This record gives sequence, structure tokens and C-alpha cells, in this order.
Amino acid sequence: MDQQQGAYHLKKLKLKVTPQRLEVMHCLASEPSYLSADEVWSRAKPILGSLGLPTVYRILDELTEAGVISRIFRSDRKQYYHLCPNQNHHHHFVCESCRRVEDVEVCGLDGVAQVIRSTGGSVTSHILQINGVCGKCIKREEAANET
Amino acid sequence: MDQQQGAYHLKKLKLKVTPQRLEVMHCLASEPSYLSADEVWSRAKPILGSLGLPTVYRILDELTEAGVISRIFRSDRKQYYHLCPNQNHHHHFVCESCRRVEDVEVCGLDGVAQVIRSTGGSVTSHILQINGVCGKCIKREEAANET
DNA sequence: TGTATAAATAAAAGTAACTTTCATTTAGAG
DNA sequence: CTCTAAATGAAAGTTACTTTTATTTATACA
Repeated sequence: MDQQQGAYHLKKLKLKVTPQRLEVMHCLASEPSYLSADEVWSRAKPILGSLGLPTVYRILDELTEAGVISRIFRSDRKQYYHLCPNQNHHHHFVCESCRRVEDVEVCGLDGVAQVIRSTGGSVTSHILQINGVCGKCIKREEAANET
Repeated sequence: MDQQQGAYHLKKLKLKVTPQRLEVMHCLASEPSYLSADEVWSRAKPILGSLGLPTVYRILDELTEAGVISRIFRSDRKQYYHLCPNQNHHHHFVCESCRRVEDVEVCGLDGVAQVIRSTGGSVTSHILQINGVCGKCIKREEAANET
């Protein structure tokens, strides 16, 4: 994500276009995997010269709330963030081996939402994350086993 | 979940049947919503007399790993746990108003898994959580608005 | 292009969630 | 009953995250 795109997103959200926000977005966008708040801070800080950790948390929260970035769930009780250029509704396939995040366009939630509605409830959001091993990693592991 | 059921689960997992484990399971099972580690501790401690917080964390981890309890995801960066009697594959509808967790039998992930496999990847697990407002809460809110 | 101002940031201190370590206890196998 | 591996509790430690407040800055508007 370049500065223009970043600025566009921020303006649409009525957030000021600050170097900190642009750099946080840039960090996440240039990472095919996901990053923790701390990792974003470590990467963005030297580029900006100075950057407060609370600022990173605030920006991550704002952008998550706005749907520009998504949380990635792991069992280590830490929070990870991923930014994907695809802004349509989609979900994530997370490789447990290389940590890469792939977009999954299929949602398959229509049936589920229908069931909820049939009980009088309403659906406001949902989390769908698929964990597994990506094709590249499977091939790599197979090759390693054969030697 | 009574002691017998709890003991059955633990034995199947080759875990010793301790009062601590039984009580943690009992706490979660008697709660239609979800609890944080801290909340489990607060509830189980007075019943057991003494209970270490690390023990609670350990037990929650073991049971989550084994699939006996599930994590509930919220945006407050804290971890919550839910135990449901239904041990078949299913997902959760979490009411944002009353925090109640309802089982959802429909999964709808077959299509997604197929897409992953078509790219050479494999799926090992997935997270699906539906957030919304349950029928009861919608009715309650409507009634409140009418007065 | 200035200027006012609301929004945003940094620094410092604080809180809460969670973990590690290790000595002691206990469940369950034999 | 006894032995042993597993489990627990206590204490201390770590890390993730938040709050507060003074200062700075982006931007709307003159």
C-alpha cells in the first residue's frame, strides 16, 4: 500500500493523514504474513525516527474497527494483524508453516446466517479463519522428506 | 457437566481426574455464556478452598487444545472460554447483548476447504464465530422501545 | 498563505493478563 | 500400600497493553 492509497483510506474514515498512520499501514501492507503490535512498532519506529507504542495500538484499533486491517487468531493469546489489498468481503487462510495469509473469496456463511435469522436473531459480524498448510509448504516439506 | 462426565472427558485425554480440573469444567459448563480465566478462578477458588491462577490457565489450555472447550473471540484482546455439551463439530453464535452462546450446527466450510485443496494446501482447523443479537434480546429491546 | 482548533502523538507511569520456576502434593498404576 | 509421574500452589517475573497529560500537528477556514 502506497501513500496515496493509505491517505485515501484515512480520509474516507475521517482520520487525519499522519506519517504514523501511513507508516503503520505501509508496514502491514508490505508483509505477506501478519504482525504483532510490537513488530509493527519495531519496524515503523526507525523509519519515523520516533514513534510511541500507544500510538501503534491506537492506530491498529482504529484500522481494525474500520475493517481496513484484520485480526489473525492464534493460540498463543497474542494479537496479530494483517492488511490485505482486497477490500471486498473475504476471509483468510493462514499457513501454519510459513505464516503467509491467503485471501479466500468463498464465504459460505449464507446458510448459517439463515439459521440464525430463523430463530429471530440477527447477525452483525462473523469471524472465519482457516488454518492449515499452504501448497508451497507442503511441496517443500515433501521435498525435504525425500532427500 | 457433572463429575462423571468431566471424569470421562479427562480419562479419555489421559489427564488425571483432579478436583481442580473437575471444578473448572463445572464452572464453564454451568455458564450459558463465556468466562475469562480470571472469572473461572474467582468462581472455582472458593469452592475448592485454594486454587492457583496458573493452574487455571494450564487447565484451560489443556481443555482448549483437546477441543473440550472453545475460545470466544472479542475485540477487547482478552481470552474467553466456553464449554458446550455438544461435542460434535459445530460453531458458535455469540449474542453481543446478553453474551449467551448458542450452538450452530451448520458449518458451511466444505466449499472453502475445497478451494484450499484445489490450490494444493491442506486445512487443519478453522475458526468460525458468528456475532449478533439473539432473538430474545431483539424482542426485549423492541419491547423497551415501545414503552 | 496564515491561523485557530480539534485531533493526534509521545513520554511516563501504571495495570492486568499471563508465564516461569520450583518445591510440595496427589492421582492412579502395580 | 507404595511408588512415581503428573499436577498443583506460591512467588516472582514478564509482557502486552492502557491511561494520563502535556505537546505537537493536520486541516478547515479566514
